[in-house]
Amino acid sequence: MIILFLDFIDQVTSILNDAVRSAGFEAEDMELGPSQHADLSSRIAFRLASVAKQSPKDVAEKIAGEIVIPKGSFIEKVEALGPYLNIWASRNFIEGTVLAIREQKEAFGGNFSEGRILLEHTSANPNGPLHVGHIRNSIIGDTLGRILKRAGYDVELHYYVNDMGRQIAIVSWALGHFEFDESSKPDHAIADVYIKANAELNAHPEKVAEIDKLMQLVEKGDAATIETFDKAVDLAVSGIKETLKKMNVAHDEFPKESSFIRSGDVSRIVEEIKATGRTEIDNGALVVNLQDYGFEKTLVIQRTDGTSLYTTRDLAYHEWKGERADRIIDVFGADHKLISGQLKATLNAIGKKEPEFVIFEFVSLPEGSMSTRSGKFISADDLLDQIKTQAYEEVDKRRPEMPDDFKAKVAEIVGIGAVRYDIVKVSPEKSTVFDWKEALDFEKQGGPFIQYSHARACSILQKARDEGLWKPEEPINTALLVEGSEVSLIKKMAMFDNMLDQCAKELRPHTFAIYARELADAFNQFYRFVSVLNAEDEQLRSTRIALVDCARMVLANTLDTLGLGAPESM
RNA sequence: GGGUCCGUGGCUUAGCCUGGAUAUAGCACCGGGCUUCUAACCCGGGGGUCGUGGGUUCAACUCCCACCGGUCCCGCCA
Repeated sequence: MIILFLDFIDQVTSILNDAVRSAGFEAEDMELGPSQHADLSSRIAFRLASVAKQSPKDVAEKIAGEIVIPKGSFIEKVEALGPYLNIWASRNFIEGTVLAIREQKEAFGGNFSEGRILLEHTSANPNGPLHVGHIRNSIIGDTLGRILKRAGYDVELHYYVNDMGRQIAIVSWALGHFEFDESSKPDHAIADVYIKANAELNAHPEKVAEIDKLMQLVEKGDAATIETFDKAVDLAVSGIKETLKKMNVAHDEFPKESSFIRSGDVSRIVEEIKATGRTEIDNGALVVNLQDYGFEKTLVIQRTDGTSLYTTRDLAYHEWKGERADRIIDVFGADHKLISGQLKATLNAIGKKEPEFVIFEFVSLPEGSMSTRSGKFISADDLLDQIKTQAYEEVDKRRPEMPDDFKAKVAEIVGIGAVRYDIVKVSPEKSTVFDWKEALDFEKQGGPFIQYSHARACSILQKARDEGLWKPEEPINTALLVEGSEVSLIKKMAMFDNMLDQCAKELRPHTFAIYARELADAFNQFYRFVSVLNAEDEQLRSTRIALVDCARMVLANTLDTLGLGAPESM
């Protein structure tokens, strides 16, 4: 298997290591990093300088003087510039990248990791439709899943369904008290009665007892109550699934909270926690002491009436997940920060596998935070509808001559792409405020920008095919690819594996979004500066066509990794 | 009150974990480019006390402390 950039880094590390030793120094880490001045740069001279009592500049020069580059290396040269050691890739690397892409096609740059990962994301309560805050979870989670899969992991995606919490009891109660609008999308109709029920409970607090009663019945396994809960949950989940599908988000499983009660896992895990001697009864409730983990307050795992809480069921769920996977990853909103820490600590206390968390900050509205209960939210369906309408106008403006079904299809792909890209490109620790104007703006360099460069590549290839200029069986001469924009494009493509690796390790999908934009940028510059079909001679033309085909594949892989469609024309 | 995350040109934003070379892009603004592979594009320009004040360091957007502003959380909700 050829893994280009990771190989390049390995070679640089090894060559640098030898040179450092030959120069009489000692170091573990070569302190490599990206640079605007070279393909890779090392800051190791700074570190060695203080130990060796020499100036960083002298150290860098001494190391550079000891560099030995073997024949056929991916490295062209290593140069000391002041205290820095700058490294450039060789023609061998550049041409090897093109050949590797041609050979491996869609598999290029992936499949270098292994292991089983269980990734949970979205898991919104089935008390209404997904709103623009929930889909930040979905998009981060789905993109992460795609990154991990492509990196080679065996990934199972879960949507954990809360089918027995207080909210669901309210929904179930609401279905018996308010009319359910059969004509609406079911998740929206559920939200409708849920909002009404909450208003009703606020106005008549004495009715809250009816909700408590329902929760106790469900926990005890009362068949009739369970059936009404299930009905409510299934309605909401069916609507949510439809929305997720529109966004190219798919889960493998939808495990339900109640299954962990019924299997007895919840009561068993409560006993396990009790056995640690950390529990006590506080005002009738069973609490766990996690002070030694840095949590001042205790964690309630059983109510006074003996029923379990979300956390209790989540403990059982995570225990189960830990038995099925090497790594457990959960994508949670910032409101779960404390509880997830407590969950992890408790699992540690009973010797279970601990999850890793990807936490993202909240999306709010200009007027304040969103709330399903009070009906203050913008649904994902609304956003997707509007973006599609807007995208249609944009296509119509640019390709007025095309048939309607073309415009509609492109509008769909571009609209979803714009939404997904906009959300995933922002680092998760940034809280955001939803803004319609911003969301519907197609002028900025977002998802459609990347899709456009893919369409441009396809367009060249289509024309080459139509005019009989593309002969895939003909040998190409990669030595001819020497234009600056060609080399930049190839180097960007070579980075694919490195980006995937880095994002998979750090669980930060937004950096992949940045890479995608840079790759599209590199292609657009190539497109502008280098003539493909009108190249000076036939061999150069065939070689450039091959390069465009490589770019097309890497762009398509990149778009797919982000969950964006790759239109051949737009 | 305790904790948490954020604060980078008019707006949005990368870099911060793992300190080092002129702080990354986009939008908006100004100027240029379609008889040649889709101008949802490309090229150039102006615009930044990296919230404030200390500290550590040869070196701080990056690490530490304090403060200011905003987010989220703080036992029987999820």
